[in-house]
Order: sequence, then structure tokens, then C-alpha cells
Amino acid sequence: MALKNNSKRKKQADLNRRALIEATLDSIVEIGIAQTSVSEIIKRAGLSRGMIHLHFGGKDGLFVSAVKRAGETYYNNLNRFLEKAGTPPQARVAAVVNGDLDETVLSNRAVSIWYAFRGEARERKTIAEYSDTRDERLNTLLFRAFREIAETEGLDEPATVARDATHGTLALLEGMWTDFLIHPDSFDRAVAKRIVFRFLAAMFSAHFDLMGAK
Amino acid sequence: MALKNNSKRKKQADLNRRALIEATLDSIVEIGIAQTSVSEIIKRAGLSRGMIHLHFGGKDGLFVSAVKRAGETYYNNLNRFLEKAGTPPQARVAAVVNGDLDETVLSNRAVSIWYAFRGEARERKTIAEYSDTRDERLNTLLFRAFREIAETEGLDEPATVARDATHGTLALLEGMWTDFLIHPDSFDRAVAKRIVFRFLAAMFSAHFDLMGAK
Amino acid sequence: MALKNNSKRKKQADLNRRALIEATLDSIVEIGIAQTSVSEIIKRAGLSRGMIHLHFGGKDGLFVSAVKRAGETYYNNLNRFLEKAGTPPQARVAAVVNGDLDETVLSNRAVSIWYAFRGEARERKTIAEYSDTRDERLNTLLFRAFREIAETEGLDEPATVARDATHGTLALLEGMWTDFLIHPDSFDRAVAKRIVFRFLAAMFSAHFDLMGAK
Amino acid sequence: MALKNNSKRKKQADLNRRALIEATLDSIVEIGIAQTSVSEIIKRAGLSRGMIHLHFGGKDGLFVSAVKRAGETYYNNLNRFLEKAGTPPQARVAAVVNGDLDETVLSNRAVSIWYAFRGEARERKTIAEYSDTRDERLNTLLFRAFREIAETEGLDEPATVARDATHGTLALLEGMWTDFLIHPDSFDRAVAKRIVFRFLAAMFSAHFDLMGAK
DNA sequence: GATGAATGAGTTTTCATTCAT
DNA sequence: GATGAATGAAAACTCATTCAT
Repeated sequence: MALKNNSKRKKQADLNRRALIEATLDSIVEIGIAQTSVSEIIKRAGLSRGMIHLHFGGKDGLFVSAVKRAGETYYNNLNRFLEKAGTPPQARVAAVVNGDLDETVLSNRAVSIWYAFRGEARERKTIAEYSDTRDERLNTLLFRAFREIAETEGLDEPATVARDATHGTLALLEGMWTDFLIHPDSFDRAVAKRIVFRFLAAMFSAHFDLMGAK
Repeated sequence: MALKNNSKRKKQADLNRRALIEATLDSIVEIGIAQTSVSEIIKRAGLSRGMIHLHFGGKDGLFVSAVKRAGETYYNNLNRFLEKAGTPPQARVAAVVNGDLDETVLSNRAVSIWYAFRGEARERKTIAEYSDTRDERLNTLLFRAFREIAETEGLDEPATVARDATHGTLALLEGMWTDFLIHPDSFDRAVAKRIVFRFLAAMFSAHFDLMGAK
Repeated sequence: MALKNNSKRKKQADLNRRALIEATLDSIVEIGIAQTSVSEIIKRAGLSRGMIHLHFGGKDGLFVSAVKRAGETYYNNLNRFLEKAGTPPQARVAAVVNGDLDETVLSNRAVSIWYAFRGEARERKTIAEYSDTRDERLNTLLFRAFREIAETEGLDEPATVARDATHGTLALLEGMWTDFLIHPDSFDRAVAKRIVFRFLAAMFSAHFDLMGAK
Repeated sequence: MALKNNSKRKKQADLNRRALIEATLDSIVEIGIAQTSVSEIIKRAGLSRGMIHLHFGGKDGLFVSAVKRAGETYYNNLNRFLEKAGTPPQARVAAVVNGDLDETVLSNRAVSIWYAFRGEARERKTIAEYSDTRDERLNTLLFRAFREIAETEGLDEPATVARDATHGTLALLEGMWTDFLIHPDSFDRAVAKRIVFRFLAAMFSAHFDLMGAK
């Protein structure tokens, strides 16, 4: 959004901002949010102490920027699946499920970051605001797809069914992320996808089957 | 399980241990895990500084004991639902779902505690070990119930179906907890339960319907 | 006194110098000398960081210039009273007293600035040098007036009396400034002036009375 | 005031508190308030960093305690003069003047401390509260003495005269302190006392003369 | 002459742990 | 077993100064 000043200084400043954010996320992933001190961050970024205050007003501001960045990354990665999906509603739902559980999206890095920030979310409203990845955008997208599907299947109360299917799918995906967090070694993406598709197939048998898992 | 010496001293020591654990959990709920310092804990417990090291070997030990306590509390609360449920498999499944989403189990307190600890889980193995509430016990319980149901319904591969249903149900419940964490104000227990039962009804129409939500 | 180069650049440079000095004094008055950082000063002046070093060689140099400016302001304001006073010695003394305690001279701003700098005076010789407003000029002026008065009154040792009266009057005025610093709400200029004139009337009854307070 | 707990630990703690306060005042005198960092204070006291927070809640709290201590010291020193003075009102006034300007009271140390704190007084209310040494106690003491003197001398409006004499004497003393601050090398206690007594002699010729200066 | 991003030494504060009582 | 004063490493933050543009 911000107009880019093309001067060298401004460009370098922007690179430094990004480097600090990436160093912060790296540190959270590798040593945890509690150990992620300013000293650790600047050591990783190879930049100076004062820069954090200069660009973010302090450690808190840097953390807020880091959550925002992590959210953008999630959406950017997921979008690559949606773009390939085309228009049929079941294709869009499948793209969300397969994308959300793909190794480019549901990674050790992503899970570490989200659970670290959510641990702080209750006390820090700004963090909370950005720690809901599966937010309105995803909600709306899934709801429209499910409503179209429910109508096609001729179900009663298609809007209610669609709302519940949306909510349930997102909850299932969330639950799979937690599963990955707690059992990183035994977690199996194929199984996770199959389970979500089993849920979808059970609700909308004309549109989904276990073969949807990619 | 050391045999209890019934002297007054031992009893008082045990009361102090409990008070420190409760103070720790209270503090995590109210001000977050990052702000929960030794000073904060002893202020809340009204006990002396040295006691934490005396009884738990340090702050880390106290935290581990606190996670254990939180896990016990979860199971104790959930068990009250299971005890009332009786033997039919669908009753046991319904007890888990309705219990897990009941206000005595899924509370602000419980959610705050679990997400706080999970944020640390990646780096602290002892914490991780205890931060999986929906662990083997629950897994086994649900699996047996679902296998019985799947067999009764005459489904193909009842074991696989049961494993997926178990996994899916637990993931759905996890997802609902996250939903409560991030949207504490708009979260609706009735809706959450209905969605889980819609999933169950879709998979096992002879055993579940939307009326299962209590 | 460098000859002014009349180019626009030089003029602007001079305006910038002044703006920095005023911003410094404003900041000292409003938030105290300890909080008056380079960042605060440039924010108030709306000028760039580097300018302080460009024009004053650093923060210290700016502070020295600011003390000088404050001293000039004190004298300029007091001079307006002396210019109106005319030649009679008692009129000149009265002008100093009434001027020094007038609201244009003894202001919240002036008092804040002087006490702030004096707190630093012990350690910073350059500051000390300029933080004596009631310096040689005022001393000489009062001494001459009092000597003339003492001679007219036919007192013994008129020079000694005059020296003591000068010293005493200046000390009284200083004391009144401190009183204003510490009790800004209850300070009463009329009372302060009356007390000084009571001192003068007691020493030189033929030349002063309580009516001298303006 | 505080009840002394006689345990060794408590006694040592109290000694440490005092040592930190003395180190703070020493540092302010020697290198100025701006240079008086926590590191400087603990180096001088030979105590640990954390102790400042332990006993005073932080640097600010320590400074407030230091102002209080400085005020007590002023009064304790002045009281030695008042105790020797006896009851006659002119003796009490003389004791205040001679005491306030005595080298045990008006010292380099005292002046450095008071002006350092007053520089901060405008912004820090707690400091302001304690930085008025010549406060109500001294005011009342002088007022009663002057009223008695004014009545004995048969002056008109003795209360008003006494109030002005009190205010004027205190202002003169304040002014002398400032004089000592700014001209530590040329300041002459004998001259300062003589000037105050000249003021007193001029107002109450039956009670004071230039010989009052000790 | 003017700018403001960058620096890093130095500041205050925090806090788990220790240990004499 | 219990206490709480003491410690000091490490934390976050401040800020005058520098210098490439």
C-alpha cells in the first residue's frame, strides 16, 4: 500500500524491516517465543539494536508486524491452490482443504508461529486481531461454495447446512493443525485430508468422496 | 506416590504445593504466561519465594506440575459426563462431545491455560507431554465406541472408519476450542455441538442426529 | 558577531538556529530538562536531527546557546522597566524590584528554565557561567543607586551599606523566585514586592515606603 | 518511625538502604544528578544492582528517599542551633539565620543536592513535596518569634509585619544559598549573615544589630 | 546546508535462583 | 520446612552522535 520512495536509503530501510521480521519468525520457530529476545533477533538479522525501536517502536511493535507478515504468508500460500482450482464449488472447497494441509502451508514453521502467538493472544489484543488466519475471507469463500452445493443437492435449509459445513470444515482444519503441533512425528497429511473428505463426503455425497484428498 | 505422613507439617506442605499450582494457573489465565513470574505467583499464593524451589525445584518444575494439574482437571470434569452416560457406544460418544464443549470443561480458564502451555510446548518437552488432553485415553474410548457403531451399521472396513471418525471428532473438538479462544464473545456452544453432531449424523445416520447436542 | 550574509540560505539557517533554541526552552519548561532529548527538540522544531550538530556542534552546545538566549530574554524584559524609570536612584531600584517580580519576567517559563539549568550548573561550567542572571550589570546598577541613596541619607560607611543593600536586594529577589518555583499556586507577587520594599524602607526610610510596589 | 525488627537480616537490610541513599547523594554532589546512574550508585555503595529495585522499587523511589533524607539532615543540623538558642525570640531568629548559613548546614554538599532536586521538582511532584526545606516548621517558628518582637516593639499591625519579616528572612536565606551555588569561591558567610542581620536590624532596631552574626 | 536511517554504548528494570537465618 | 533479602545476568529500551545521500 505504502508509496515506495525509490531512494536507496528508503529501499535499504525496507529491507532491514523485513530482515528483522524474518529473524523474529525464525527465532520463534527455532527457540520459541519466550527465548526470542531483542538480542537474539538482531544477532540473527545482523542488524543493530536500535533499529527495532527505530522501525517498530519496540519489541511489541515488531511482534505485531511479525504476526501480520505470518498471516500474509499463509494467505499467499493458500491462494496458489485457489488459483489453480477453477470455479466449481467442490473444487474450491477441495482447494482450501488440500491447500491448508499441504506441506507448503501446514509446516513446522507455520504451526510454531501460530501457536506461539496464540499463547499471547488473550492478553495482547493486537496479536489476537491477526492470529485468526481462518478468518472472514475463508469463511465467506467456503460458505458460498457450500450453499451452492447444498442447493444442488436439494437439502433442507441449505443456508444453515452451509454455515455448519463451513464452521465444521474450518474447525476440522484447525484441529488437524493442533494435531500436527502436538504429534509432529506421527502426523500424516494423507490421513488428515482423508478424514476431512470423509466428513465432506458424509454431508454432501454427490459432490465429495475420499478421492478428493490430493 | 509417597505414602502420606499424616503429620501436620506434611499436610501443610501439601496445601502449599496446591496453593502454588492454583496461583500459577490463576496468573496464567489472568495476565498470561509471559507475565507469570515467580513474584506474581507467590504474591497470589501468599507464600514465600523459596517455597517454589523447595517443592518444585524451580519455576519450570512448578509449571510442569501445573500442566499436570490442568490435565487432571480436564479429565475429572469430562468424567462426570462419561459416568452418567452408561454403556451404549453412541451415548459414550455423545458424552465426550457434550462434555468437552460444556461450560464446565471448555471455559475461559481452560482455554487460556491450554493455549498458553502449547505456545511453549515446542521448546519444552515436559510441557508438550502433558499438553495433549485429548490423548490416548480419549482416543481409545472413542475408537471402541465408533468401531462398535461402524460394525452395527455394517460399514466396510469398520476399523478404518472408526479410526477416522475418532481422529475427526477429536480434531473437530480441538477446532471448536480454538474458535472459543479467538472469538470468546461470539462463540456459541449449542452451534458447536450441533456441528459435531451433524458430522456424526452424516457418518453414522442410524446412531446420531442433531438432537444429540445437549 | 559575524557579518550577516544576506543570502536566503543564511537567513534560513539563522531561523533554524532560533527555532531549535526555542524548542529546547519550550521542552525544558513543559517536560523538564531530563526529558528534553534531541528527538523531543527536533519534533518540536520540526527540523532535522543533524541540524543540532550542524549549528551547535551537539546537544551541549545547543543547551549553552539556550541559556544565553534565556539570559538575554531576562535582560530585555527587565530593561523595559529600567527605560521607563528615569534617573532618580530610588526609581532605578524600584524598577529592578518591580520588574524582576513582574509577570513578564518572573514567569512559570523563566523559573522552570533557570532552575533546570542551575541543577546542571555545578557540573557544567559553561552553563554556570550563564546561569547567573543577576550578574555584574545588575550588581553595578544597584550599587550605584544605593550608594547615592546612602550618601543622601547621610549614613556611615555608605559604600558598605550600599554593597550590603545590593547583595540583600538581589538575594531577596532570588529567594522570591525560589518561592515561586516551589509554591507556584500560592505565590503572590504583590506580597513579594511589599516585602522587598519593607526591607528597603527599613534601610532607607527617606527613599522607600511600602507604596513603591507596583 | 518504623518498628525495628531486631533480627540481623533486617538490620543489615536497613544499613543497605541507608548506604544506597548516601551513595546517591554523594554521586549527585560529585558528578551531578544527570550522571547519577544506577550503575554509579551501586559502584559507590558496593551493593548489588537488584537492591535498588528491592528496597525502593526503582531509581525514582530511591531518589525520593534521598530527598527525604537530605531534608532530615538539614533539619537535624539546624536543630543543633535552635537547641542552644534558648527562649528569647531574637535568639531563636538568630539561631535560624546563623544556623542556615553555617558551614555545617550551607555546605557544598547541601547546595548541590537541593539545586539538583529542584531542577526536577517541576515535573516530579514527589520530589517537589520534599524539596522545600524552609517549610511550615521554620515558617511557624519564625512567625511566632517575629510577632512577639513586633508586639514588644509596639509596631502597627504586628501580625502583618511578622508575616512579612518571616517571608523576607526565608527569602533572603534562600537567596544566599543561590549565591553560594553560583559563586562558591567568592561566597563569604560572614557577609551573608551581616546582610541578613542588617535587614533584621533595620526592621526591629531594638532587637537586632550587626553583632548578631556569629 | 540539510536530512534522517543507522549505530551501539549505556541506561533502567526484571527476575529466577540462592542461602543465611 | 520456611523465609525473604540478596544477587547479577540478561532483558528491553534510550539516545547523542554519525554519515551517506
